[in-house]
Amino acid sequence: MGRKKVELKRIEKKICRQITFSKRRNGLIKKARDLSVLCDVQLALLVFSSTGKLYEFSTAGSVAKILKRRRSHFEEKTALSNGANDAELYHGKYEKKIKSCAELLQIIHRSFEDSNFEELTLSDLEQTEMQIDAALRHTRARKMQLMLESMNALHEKVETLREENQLLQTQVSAMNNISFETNGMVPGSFEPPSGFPQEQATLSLL
Amino acid sequence: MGRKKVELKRIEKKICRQITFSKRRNGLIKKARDLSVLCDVQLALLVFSSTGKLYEFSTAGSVAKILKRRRSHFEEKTALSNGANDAELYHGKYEKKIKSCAELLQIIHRSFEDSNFEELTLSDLEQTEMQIDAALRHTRARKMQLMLESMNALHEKVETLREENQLLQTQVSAMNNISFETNGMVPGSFEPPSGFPQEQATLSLL
DNA sequence: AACTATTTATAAGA
DNA sequence: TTCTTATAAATAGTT
Repeated sequence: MGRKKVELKRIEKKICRQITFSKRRNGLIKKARDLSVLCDVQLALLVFSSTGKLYEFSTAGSVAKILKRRRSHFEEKTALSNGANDAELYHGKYEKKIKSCAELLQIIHRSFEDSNFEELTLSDLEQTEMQIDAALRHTRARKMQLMLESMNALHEKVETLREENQLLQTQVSAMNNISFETNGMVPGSFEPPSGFPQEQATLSLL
Repeated sequence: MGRKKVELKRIEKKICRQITFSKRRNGLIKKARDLSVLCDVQLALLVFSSTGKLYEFSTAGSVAKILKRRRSHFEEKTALSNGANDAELYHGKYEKKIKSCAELLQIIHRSFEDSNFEELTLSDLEQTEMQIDAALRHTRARKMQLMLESMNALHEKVETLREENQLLQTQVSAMNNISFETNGMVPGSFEPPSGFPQEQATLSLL
């Protein structure tokens, strides 16, 4: 639509290209605005010029609003497609998926190996994040469980040893007493130092 | 550009509106593509129809790429204005800020109490997230430290008790032997021991 | 979806 | 940049 038909290829002359860009950019924005008004739609237009300058247009007050709506749009879609609500997501759905350590590491590995993060959608990444987060919680929970089990075992062992100890000490005391009664009187030599009960008390404080 | 000029206002008849939307949407996308080719620019177009359907177009392979470029574009701008780099943010800047538990809780509390999350900027929230994350790591690290200390203490106690036990057992054995030598023959029960010297030596090891 | 009278956008020139 | 204008392109109403 001009004095002559233009070929659909990059305009080589920089000046001409810039002039055309300016004109057509305005035209595009006008058409976008018309579409928005006539058809009652919301839209956003983002243009990066060849010099890196950003031109934005939106009929929703701000481009951010459209982008936010886009995000909710995809969230809604994924919510509908997998039928899971937040509660389900946090109550084991992902935990159940992760069966073994190997499986878990595979998931993580895949996430990074593909190195096509750029092409993943927001919701893909959201899901990956949740899976990794679930794995992290799972690992942490298992770690805690093992530590607590280990501590309980240690406490039990301490209790057992203490009881055994007490039994032995009672035995030793009893032996000394009998020895004393039998021999009537024994010079200091090696005597069941009466300090045994005391010692016993102190040891049990450990 | 049609049989008659149209008023720039919402088309009331639903059918007409939908037809016009379809035609003009395609027209807009064609113009966007032409602009992209002729002027060597990258662009994205997002349209939400009045029925909530999303139509996207991008000349960069995916809308995501344009959105990513947009993000870098703004990051570049803010990076130039605040002068802080990533390294600074991650190397203790936030950790240093958190001195006490009380301070930490205050930070968290403030974050939620204000309940004006809506009005906070992205970078405010980024900072809050980092602070909370740092606090979480700090708390977790301290928890681990305390648990490990507790386990070490338990291990030591077990060792001590074991040694003591062994000592007492030796003592009991010794007493039984002496009793045997002295009294000729005594039924197993508990006998006046004489392994005292031995016992004394062993006890001093504690 | 195709047609076509008309409007609209714009290329080239000033 | 802005205006002009010949011409290409888009599209409203119709079939």
